[in-house]
Amino acid sequence: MAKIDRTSGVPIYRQIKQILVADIEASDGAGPVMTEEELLRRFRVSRAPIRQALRELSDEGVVYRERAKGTFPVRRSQVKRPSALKFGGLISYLQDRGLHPVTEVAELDRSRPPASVAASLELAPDEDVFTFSRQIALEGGAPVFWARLFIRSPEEFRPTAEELKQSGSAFSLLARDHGINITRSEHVVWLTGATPEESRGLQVPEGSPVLVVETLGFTKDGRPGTWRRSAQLPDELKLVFESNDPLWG
Amino acid sequence: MAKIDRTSGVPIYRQIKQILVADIEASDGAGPVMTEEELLRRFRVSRAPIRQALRELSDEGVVYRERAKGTFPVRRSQVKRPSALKFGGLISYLQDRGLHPVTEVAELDRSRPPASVAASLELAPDEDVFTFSRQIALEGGAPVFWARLFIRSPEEFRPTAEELKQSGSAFSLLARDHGINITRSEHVVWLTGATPEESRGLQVPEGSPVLVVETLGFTKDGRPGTWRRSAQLPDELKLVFESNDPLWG
DNA sequence: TAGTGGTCTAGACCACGCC
DNA sequence: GCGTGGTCTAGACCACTAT
Repeated sequence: MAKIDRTSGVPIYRQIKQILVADIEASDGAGPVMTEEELLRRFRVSRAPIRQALRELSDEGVVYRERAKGTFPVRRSQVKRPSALKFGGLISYLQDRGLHPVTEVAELDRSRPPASVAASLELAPDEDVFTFSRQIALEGGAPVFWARLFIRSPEEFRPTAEELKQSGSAFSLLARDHGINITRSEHVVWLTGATPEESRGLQVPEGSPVLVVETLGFTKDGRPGTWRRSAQLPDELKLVFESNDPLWG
Repeated sequence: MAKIDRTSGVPIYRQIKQILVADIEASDGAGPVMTEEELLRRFRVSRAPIRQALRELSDEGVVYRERAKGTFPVRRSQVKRPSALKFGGLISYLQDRGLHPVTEVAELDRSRPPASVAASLELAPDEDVFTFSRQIALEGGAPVFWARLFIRSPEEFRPTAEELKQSGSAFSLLARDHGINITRSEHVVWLTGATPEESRGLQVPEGSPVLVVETLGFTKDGRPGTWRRSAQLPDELKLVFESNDPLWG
């Protein structure tokens, strides 16, 4: 597959992206310098799909482009970059380390959340939300992770504990049943003492040091859709994320 | 400024972006639906700059686009979204809260880092790096933040403590003097006990719970350029970041 | 001066969502 | 059907970098 198929229905720029990624992976190390001119001749297409392919590869961090110089592959380490830990990802993360995590969901309800949460979710005065808690524990051992979620959703959204456990995600149910997707989220991370609720969920004394992550999730139109607060024990789990900011220090 | 100036040298799509952002902010709330067709007529330009403007606004999360529907403004809360805390940002963050942080840099050196760091930075066997530590304390009070940095850099890069304090950032010096920029970074966050070094820097007992952030910074070509580990005390500081992943849980 | 990516024009056809 | 954004063509001129 180093040729463009114009009958496949797959956009040309996607085919080009795929070919270029394969090229870069094959070259392995001192990658090729590409120019638009060269790619125009090679694929015999106009400049638009070439530029769209290169722009997307640049956005994805596969290549970088410098005006008047060229387009160069970004050197990547061999190690897989883990993205931010998800609930689902959390379980496979633990499994990959030979552990046997067990997840439990409880306290399912539709109700009015605490005022601070209602404010964050910009709820109408009479609006209620779906809420539940999720605990992740090592098999036969102590819990390592506990979270409470509030999900703004239609009245009919009332999944069962079994559905939540099986799907691994309330949000995938929300997307499947109501076409509501969370596309962006804001996370605040800090170190503090476990609340009473968290101390019960994690089976540690109240005030024990826990890593707290508060996440507000937004739908594509920018409305807040979910609020989540998770707490985890020291050393058990690491949170990984990436940024494209210039670095300071 | 609601007209395109073709003589200004500012690209048309940038002028369009600016106008559209102003439109959205002015509309405040139930924002306008834009279509490419309408913008073509309004600005009397071809489709390329229109699409580039809308694509960038979409990437920036200002609008979202739906095929066959239109382009809609993303509703934003009034609250400022703090981006990931930077060292420089950390100081203004504390100042904004009426505190008076003092930053100290120490232990400046060019040397060979520990093996694990050398491996992360993919150093040559004989390569050394610039290293130093930075402490942030409240005025007359205890430190709240301590970090150690290792910066891959030319032999000549040997800033003084004063330069580091004044610029607020070793990376801005590296960019200014050697044109080396950190464009992407990977962060790992977890809760653990303070190392001996950190316990001295933070003036707490060894093993006290601290929030640790390990950051690896990369240059545009994908080579690791900096390694940083910071530790901070409970409740003092919060780390904020944003992601565009679909949310799980 | 030659070659690069950045920007723009003026068209065209298509897939998809809504009515 | 009709209007939307998605994709593509075939040109053009420019700013910037390296030589």
